[in-house]
Amino acid sequence: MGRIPCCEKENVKRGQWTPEEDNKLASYIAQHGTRNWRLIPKNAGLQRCGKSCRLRWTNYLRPDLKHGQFSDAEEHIIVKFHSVLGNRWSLIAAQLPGRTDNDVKNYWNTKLKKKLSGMGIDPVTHKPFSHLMAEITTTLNPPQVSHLAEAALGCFKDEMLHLLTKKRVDLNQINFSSPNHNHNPNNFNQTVDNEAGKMKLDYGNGIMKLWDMGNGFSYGSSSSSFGNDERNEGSASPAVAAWRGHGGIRTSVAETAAVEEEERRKLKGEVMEQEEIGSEGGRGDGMMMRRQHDQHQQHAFNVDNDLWDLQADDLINHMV
DNA sequence: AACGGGTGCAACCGCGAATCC
DNA sequence: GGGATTCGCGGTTGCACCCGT
Repeated sequence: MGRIPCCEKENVKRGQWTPEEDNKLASYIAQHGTRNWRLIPKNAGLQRCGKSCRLRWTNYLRPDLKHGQFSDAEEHIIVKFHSVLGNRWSLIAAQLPGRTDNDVKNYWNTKLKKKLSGMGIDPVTHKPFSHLMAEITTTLNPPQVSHLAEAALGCFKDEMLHLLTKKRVDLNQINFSSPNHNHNPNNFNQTVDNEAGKMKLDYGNGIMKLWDMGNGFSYGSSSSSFGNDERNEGSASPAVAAWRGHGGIRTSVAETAAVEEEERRKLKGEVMEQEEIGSEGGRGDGMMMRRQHDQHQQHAFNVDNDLWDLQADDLINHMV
Protein backbone atom coordinates (compact mmCIF):
# COMPACT_ATOMS: atom_id res chain seq x y z
CA MET A 1 0.00 0.00 0.00
CA GLY A 2 1.76 3.09 -1.15
CA ARG A 3 1.10 6.72 -0.69
CA ILE A 4 -1.73 8.12 -2.76
CA PRO A 5 -0.24 10.22 -5.55
CA CYS A 6 -0.95 13.91 -5.46
CA CYS A 7 -2.39 13.78 -8.96
CA GLU A 8 -3.09 11.46 -11.87
CA LYS A 9 0.23 11.37 -13.64
CA GLU A 10 -1.25 10.60 -17.08
CA ASN A 11 -2.99 13.92 -17.59
CA VAL A 12 -0.33 16.05 -16.04
CA LYS A 13 2.35 17.95 -17.86
CA ARG A 14 5.86 17.89 -16.45
CA GLY A 15 9.15 19.57 -17.13
CA GLN A 16 9.90 23.18 -17.89
CA TRP A 17 7.18 25.75 -17.43
CA THR A 18 6.22 27.90 -20.39
CA PRO A 19 5.62 31.67 -20.07
CA GLU A 20 1.91 31.02 -20.78
CA GLU A 21 1.68 28.59 -17.89
CA ASP A 22 3.49 31.05 -15.66
CA ASN A 23 1.03 33.76 -16.62
CA LYS A 24 -1.97 31.57 -15.95
CA LEU A 25 -0.69 30.52 -12.58
CA ALA A 26 0.44 33.98 -11.50
CA SER A 27 -2.77 35.68 -12.52
CA TYR A 28 -4.91 33.01 -10.89
CA ILE A 29 -3.00 33.29 -7.63
CA ALA A 30 -3.12 37.07 -7.78
CA GLN A 31 -6.92 36.81 -7.85
CA HIS A 32 -7.61 33.84 -5.61
CA GLY A 33 -4.55 33.32 -3.49
CA THR A 34 -2.86 30.01 -2.68
CA ARG A 35 -5.58 28.40 -0.69
CA ASN A 36 -5.80 24.89 -2.12
CA TRP A 37 -2.94 23.77 -4.32
CA ARG A 38 -4.81 20.75 -5.59
CA LEU A 39 -7.58 22.93 -7.02
CA ILE A 40 -5.35 25.68 -8.35
CA PRO A 41 -4.17 23.97 -11.56
CA LYS A 42 -7.69 22.79 -12.35
CA ASN A 43 -9.21 26.22 -11.82
CA ALA A 44 -6.37 28.03 -13.52
CA GLY A 45 -6.63 25.82 -16.58
CA LEU A 46 -3.24 24.22 -16.15
CA GLN A 47 -2.34 20.64 -16.89
CA ARG A 48 -0.05 20.48 -13.91
CA CYS A 49 -0.30 18.88 -10.53
CA GLY A 50 -0.81 21.07 -7.49
CA LYS A 51 2.57 20.24 -6.18
CA SER A 52 4.25 21.38 -9.35
CA CYS A 53 2.27 24.63 -9.22
CA ARG A 54 3.23 25.25 -5.63
CA LEU A 55 6.88 24.69 -6.42
CA ARG A 56 6.78 26.95 -9.43
CA TRP A 57 5.12 29.67 -7.41
CA THR A 58 7.26 29.45 -4.29
CA ASN A 59 10.57 29.01 -6.08
CA TYR A 60 10.14 31.24 -9.09
CA LEU A 61 6.97 33.27 -9.56
CA ARG A 62 6.47 34.84 -6.15
CA PRO A 63 6.78 38.60 -6.65
CA ASP A 64 8.95 39.08 -3.56
CA LEU A 65 11.66 36.77 -4.81
CA LYS A 66 15.14 38.02 -5.42
CA HIS A 67 16.80 36.61 -8.52
CA GLY A 68 20.45 36.74 -9.34
CA GLN A 69 23.76 36.45 -7.56
CA PHE A 70 24.06 35.94 -3.83
CA SER A 71 25.87 38.79 -2.12
CA ASP A 72 28.81 38.29 0.20
CA ALA A 73 26.59 39.09 3.15
CA GLU A 74 24.09 36.45 2.10
CA GLU A 75 26.90 33.98 1.65
CA HIS A 76 28.13 34.70 5.16
CA ILE A 77 24.68 34.14 6.58
CA ILE A 78 24.25 30.84 4.78
CA VAL A 79 27.55 29.47 5.98
CA LYS A 80 27.04 30.66 9.49
CA PHE A 81 23.55 29.29 9.82
CA HIS A 82 24.47 26.07 8.12
CA SER A 83 27.14 25.51 10.75
CA VAL A 84 24.41 25.65 13.38
CA LEU A 85 21.34 24.27 11.62
CA GLY A 86 22.79 21.88 9.10
CA ASN A 87 20.73 21.25 5.99
CA ARG A 88 17.60 22.94 7.26
CA TRP A 89 17.33 25.01 4.15
CA SER A 90 13.97 26.52 4.86
CA LEU A 91 15.20 27.92 8.17
CA ILE A 92 18.33 29.27 6.57
CA ALA A 93 16.35 30.74 3.70
CA ALA A 94 14.08 32.45 6.21
CA GLN A 95 17.05 34.59 7.18
CA LEU A 96 17.49 35.73 3.60
CA PRO A 97 14.58 37.83 2.34
CA GLY A 98 13.69 36.99 -1.21
CA ARG A 99 15.59 33.72 -1.27
CA THR A 100 13.98 30.30 -1.29
CA ASP A 101 15.14 27.13 0.35
CA ASN A 102 15.79 25.76 -3.13
CA ASP A 103 17.99 28.75 -3.96
CA VAL A 104 19.96 28.35 -0.79
CA LYS A 105 20.29 24.61 -1.22
CA ASN A 106 21.48 24.96 -4.80
CA TYR A 107 23.91 27.69 -3.90
CA TRP A 108 25.30 25.63 -1.09
CA ASN A 109 25.67 22.50 -3.18
CA THR A 110 27.18 24.17 -6.20
CA LYS A 111 29.34 26.89 -4.68
CA LEU A 112 29.75 27.09 -0.94
CA LYS A 113 30.45 23.44 -0.28
CA LYS A 114 33.31 23.47 -2.73
CA LYS A 115 34.58 26.77 -1.46
CA LEU A 116 34.75 25.45 2.09
CA SER A 117 36.42 22.23 1.03
CA GLY A 118 38.92 24.23 -0.95
CA MET A 119 39.82 26.05 2.21
CA GLY A 120 40.38 22.84 4.10
CA ILE A 121 37.11 23.03 5.97
CA ASP A 122 34.75 20.11 6.14
CA PRO A 123 31.42 21.51 4.89
CA VAL A 124 29.47 19.09 7.05
CA THR A 125 31.03 19.88 10.40
CA HIS A 126 32.52 23.28 9.52
CA LYS A 127 35.73 22.22 11.13
CA PRO A 128 39.12 22.11 9.49
CA PHE A 129 39.91 18.67 8.12
CA SER A 130 42.99 18.60 10.32
CA HIS A 131 40.75 19.06 13.33
CA LEU A 132 38.64 16.10 12.34
CA MET A 133 41.64 13.92 11.80
CA ALA A 134 43.05 14.96 15.13
CA GLU A 135 39.78 14.06 16.79
CA ILE A 136 40.02 10.61 15.29
CA THR A 137 43.46 10.11 16.74
CA THR A 138 42.45 11.29 20.19
CA THR A 139 39.16 9.44 20.51
CA LEU A 140 40.00 6.06 19.07
CA ASN A 141 42.37 3.33 20.07
CA PRO A 142 45.41 3.00 17.86
CA PRO A 143 44.26 -0.14 16.01
CA GLN A 144 41.02 1.56 15.05
CA VAL A 145 42.53 4.81 14.02
CA SER A 146 44.17 3.93 10.78
CA HIS A 147 41.13 2.16 9.39
CA LEU A 148 38.62 4.81 10.30
CA ALA A 149 40.83 7.69 9.35
CA GLU A 150 41.55 6.07 6.05
CA ALA A 151 37.85 5.70 5.42
CA ALA A 152 37.26 9.32 6.35
CA LEU A 153 40.04 10.47 4.12
CA GLY A 154 38.56 8.48 1.32
CA CYS A 155 35.42 10.56 1.66
CA PHE A 156 37.32 13.81 1.53
CA LYS A 157 39.82 12.74 -1.00
CA ASP A 158 37.86 13.07 -4.20
CA GLU A 159 36.66 16.54 -3.38
CA MET A 160 40.03 17.62 -2.11
CA LEU A 161 41.78 16.35 -5.17
CA HIS A 162 39.39 18.16 -7.37
CA LEU A 163 39.78 21.41 -5.54
CA LEU A 164 43.46 21.21 -4.99
CA THR A 165 44.17 20.88 -8.63
CA LYS A 166 42.95 24.45 -8.75
CA LYS A 167 45.05 25.84 -5.94
CA ARG A 168 48.54 24.91 -5.09
CA VAL A 169 49.49 25.50 -1.51
CA ASP A 170 52.82 27.16 -1.03
CA LEU A 171 54.29 25.42 1.97
CA ASN A 172 56.77 28.18 2.56
CA GLN A 173 53.94 30.60 3.20
CA ILE A 174 52.38 28.51 5.90
CA ASN A 175 53.15 28.87 9.55
CA PHE A 176 52.43 25.58 11.19
CA SER A 177 53.59 26.41 14.67
CA SER A 178 51.32 27.82 17.30
CA PRO A 179 52.23 30.45 19.84
CA ASN A 180 49.66 29.02 22.21
CA HIS A 181 50.46 26.11 24.36
CA ASN A 182 48.66 24.51 27.22
CA HIS A 183 48.35 21.07 28.67
CA ASN A 184 44.82 20.31 27.74
CA PRO A 185 45.10 16.82 26.28
CA ASN A 186 42.82 17.89 23.47
CA ASN A 187 45.00 20.80 22.64
CA PHE A 188 48.03 20.23 20.52
CA ASN A 189 50.47 21.95 18.30
CA GLN A 190 50.97 20.91 14.77
CA THR A 191 54.36 21.08 13.21
CA VAL A 192 55.49 19.94 9.85
CA ASP A 193 58.78 18.55 8.83
CA ASN A 194 58.73 19.31 5.14
CA GLU A 195 61.85 17.30 4.50
CA ALA A 196 60.51 14.15 6.01
CA GLY A 197 56.96 14.81 4.92
CA LYS A 198 55.62 14.37 8.43
CA MET A 199 53.11 16.30 10.38
CA LYS A 200 53.71 16.08 14.09
CA LEU A 201 50.94 16.60 16.61
CA ASP A 202 52.43 17.60 19.92
CA TYR A 203 49.92 17.34 22.74
CA GLY A 204 52.24 19.01 25.20
CA ASN A 205 52.02 16.21 27.72
CA GLY A 206 54.64 13.99 26.26
CA ILE A 207 52.26 12.48 23.75
CA MET A 208 53.21 12.85 20.14
CA LYS A 209 51.39 11.61 17.13
CA LEU A 210 52.99 11.48 13.76
CA TRP A 211 51.27 11.82 10.43
CA ASP A 212 53.23 10.73 7.45
CA MET A 213 51.91 12.99 4.76
CA GLY A 214 54.07 11.75 1.98
CA ASN A 215 53.51 8.02 2.23
CA GLY A 216 50.23 7.88 4.01
CA PHE A 217 49.62 8.86 7.57
CA SER A 218 50.90 6.76 10.36
CA TYR A 219 49.91 6.16 13.87
CA GLY A 220 52.50 4.17 15.67
CA SER A 221 53.52 1.49 13.26
CA SER A 222 50.41 1.37 11.15
CA SER A 223 50.03 3.43 8.03
CA SER A 224 47.63 3.82 5.21
CA SER A 225 48.18 4.12 1.53
CA PHE A 226 46.52 7.51 1.36
CA GLY A 227 48.46 9.97 -0.71
CA ASN A 228 50.78 7.51 -2.32
CA ASP A 229 49.80 7.86 -5.88
CA GLU A 230 49.48 11.52 -6.58
CA ARG A 231 52.98 12.86 -6.17
CA ASN A 232 54.72 14.89 -8.78
CA GLU A 233 58.34 15.90 -9.06
CA GLY A 234 59.06 16.34 -5.38
CA SER A 235 56.08 18.52 -4.63
CA ALA A 236 53.28 17.29 -2.47
CA SER A 237 50.42 15.35 -3.95
CA PRO A 238 47.17 17.27 -4.02
CA ALA A 239 45.96 15.35 -1.04
CA VAL A 240 49.17 15.92 0.81
CA ALA A 241 49.14 19.55 -0.17
CA ALA A 242 45.72 19.65 1.38
CA TRP A 243 47.11 18.31 4.57
CA ARG A 244 49.89 20.78 4.62
CA GLY A 245 47.63 23.55 3.58
CA HIS A 246 44.94 23.06 6.10
CA GLY A 247 47.50 22.21 8.70
CA GLY A 248 48.37 25.84 8.55
CA ILE A 249 44.87 26.96 9.06
CA ARG A 250 44.62 26.38 12.73
CA THR A 251 47.19 25.12 15.10
CA SER A 252 45.39 25.15 18.40
CA VAL A 253 42.46 22.94 17.74
CA ALA A 254 40.84 22.66 21.13
CA GLU A 255 40.90 26.40 21.51
CA THR A 256 39.21 26.76 18.20
CA ALA A 257 36.61 24.19 19.10
CA ALA A 258 35.72 26.06 22.26
CA VAL A 259 35.24 29.29 20.38
CA GLU A 260 33.19 27.53 17.73
CA GLU A 261 31.05 25.84 20.31
CA GLU A 262 30.32 29.12 22.04
CA GLU A 263 29.46 30.68 18.71
CA ARG A 264 27.12 27.84 17.85
CA ARG A 265 25.37 28.08 21.20
CA LYS A 266 24.78 31.77 20.76
CA LEU A 267 23.50 31.42 17.28
CA LYS A 268 21.30 28.45 18.05
CA GLY A 269 19.74 30.45 20.85
CA GLU A 270 19.01 33.23 18.42
CA VAL A 271 17.38 30.87 15.98
CA MET A 272 15.20 29.26 18.62
CA GLU A 273 14.25 32.71 19.79
CA GLN A 274 13.20 33.67 16.32
CA GLU A 275 11.25 30.47 15.80
CA GLU A 276 9.31 31.32 18.94
CA ILE A 277 8.68 34.82 17.70
CA GLY A 278 7.51 33.38 14.42
CA SER A 279 5.10 31.03 16.12
CA GLU A 280 3.58 33.97 17.91
CA GLY A 281 2.92 35.67 14.64
CA GLY A 282 5.74 38.12 15.14
CA ARG A 283 8.14 36.73 12.63
CA GLY A 284 7.66 39.75 10.46
CA ASP A 285 10.65 40.63 8.38
CA GLY A 286 13.22 39.08 10.64
CA MET A 287 14.95 42.40 11.13
CA MET A 288 15.92 41.61 14.67
CA MET A 289 17.62 38.45 13.57
CA ARG A 290 19.41 40.19 10.79
CA ARG A 291 20.75 42.81 13.15
CA GLN A 292 22.06 40.04 15.33
CA HIS A 293 23.62 38.39 12.31
CA ASP A 294 25.35 41.59 11.49
CA GLN A 295 26.79 41.72 14.95
CA HIS A 296 28.23 38.26 14.40
CA GLN A 297 29.19 38.84 10.86
CA GLN A 298 32.87 39.11 11.53
CA HIS A 299 32.84 35.56 12.88
CA ALA A 300 30.53 34.23 10.26
CA PHE A 301 32.50 31.18 9.32
CA ASN A 302 33.32 30.07 12.81
CA VAL A 303 36.82 29.12 11.88
CA ASP A 304 39.57 31.61 11.33
CA ASN A 305 38.18 34.42 9.32
CA ASP A 306 41.38 35.00 7.45
CA LEU A 307 40.42 31.90 5.50
CA TRP A 308 37.62 33.88 4.05
CA ASP A 309 39.90 36.63 2.94
CA LEU A 310 40.77 34.30 0.12
CA GLN A 311 39.20 35.54 -3.05
CA ALA A 312 37.46 33.06 -5.27
CA ASP A 313 40.10 33.76 -7.88
CA ASP A 314 42.74 32.60 -5.46
CA LEU A 315 41.42 29.11 -5.88
CA ILE A 316 42.37 29.05 -9.51
CA ASN A 317 45.77 27.73 -10.26
CA HIS A 318 46.91 27.70 -13.80
CA MET A 319 49.95 25.59 -13.12
CA VAL A 320 48.24 22.34 -12.42
C1' DA B 1 32.85 22.79 -35.92
C1' DA B 2 32.03 18.96 -33.05
C1' DC B 3 32.39 16.80 -28.90
C1' DG B 4 32.58 15.93 -23.98
C1' DG B 5 32.84 17.28 -19.28
C1' DG B 6 31.55 20.58 -15.80
C1' DT B 7 28.32 23.70 -13.79
C1' DG B 8 24.11 25.84 -12.26
C1' DC B 9 19.46 25.86 -11.79
C1' DA B 10 14.70 24.31 -12.17
C1' DA B 11 11.86 20.69 -11.28
C1' DC B 12 10.63 16.23 -9.41
C1' DC B 13 10.32 12.63 -5.77
C1' DG B 14 9.33 10.70 -1.45
C1' DC B 15 8.68 11.26 3.22
C1' DG B 16 6.88 13.17 7.56
C1' DA B 17 4.04 16.66 9.69
C1' DA B 18 -0.03 19.18 9.82
C1' DT B 19 -4.69 19.69 8.88
C1' DC B 20 -9.21 18.31 7.52
C1' DC B 21 -13.34 15.64 7.81
C1' DG C 1 -9.76 9.11 17.23
C1' DG C 2 -8.37 7.85 12.95
C1' DG C 3 -8.04 7.79 8.08
C1' DA C 4 -7.61 10.87 4.13
C1' DT C 5 -5.70 14.76 2.24
C1' DT C 6 -2.65 18.61 1.84
C1' DC C 7 1.51 20.94 2.71
C1' DG C 8 6.42 21.63 3.37
C1' DC C 9 10.93 20.00 3.36
C1' DG C 10 15.34 17.95 1.93
C1' DG C 11 17.49 15.03 -1.43
C1' DT C 12 18.03 13.99 -6.11
C1' DT C 13 17.67 14.29 -11.06
C1' DG C 14 17.43 16.30 -15.68
C1' DC C 15 18.76 19.50 -18.79
C1' DA C 16 20.48 23.71 -20.86
C1' DC C 17 24.44 26.28 -21.15
C1' DC C 18 29.38 27.14 -21.05
C1' DC C 19 34.03 26.21 -21.91
C1' DG C 20 38.09 23.72 -23.11
C1' DT C 21 40.02 20.44 -26.34
